[in-house]
Amino acid sequence: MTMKSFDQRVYELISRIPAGRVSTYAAVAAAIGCPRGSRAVGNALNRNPFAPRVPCHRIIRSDGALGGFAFGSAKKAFLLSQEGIVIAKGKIDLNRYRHVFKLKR
DNA sequence: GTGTTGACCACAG
DNA sequence: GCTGTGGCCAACA
Repeated sequence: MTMKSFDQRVYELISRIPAGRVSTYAAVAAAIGCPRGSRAVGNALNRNPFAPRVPCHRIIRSDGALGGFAFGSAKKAFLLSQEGIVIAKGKIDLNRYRHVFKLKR
């Protein structure tokens, strides 16, 4: 049986996020089965062994804030703006750019 | 096996 | 509205 590690699922799930769309750490954690593992998700992305193959810059905080980025928060905002996402006061409208996993809106 | 760390989240003041 | 504290989870030393 192939039991993928927690971080492994995070990378796979995030890699499914299309451009111009974002998700939150809590959403990813919940999608993999750990609604309280939002910290573990951020931890997995922090190491980001699959960067830039994984669009980790599309993961933001539940507040809409960018959170952090291994390459620099400024780089994260720059990449997101290239995807067509508008950042207002350093925050993103989750109601507009939130991506739902395994479900089409 | 234990202790520390961390790109978080929610609640209280 | 912002700041501070507690709690949860997984990986690393």
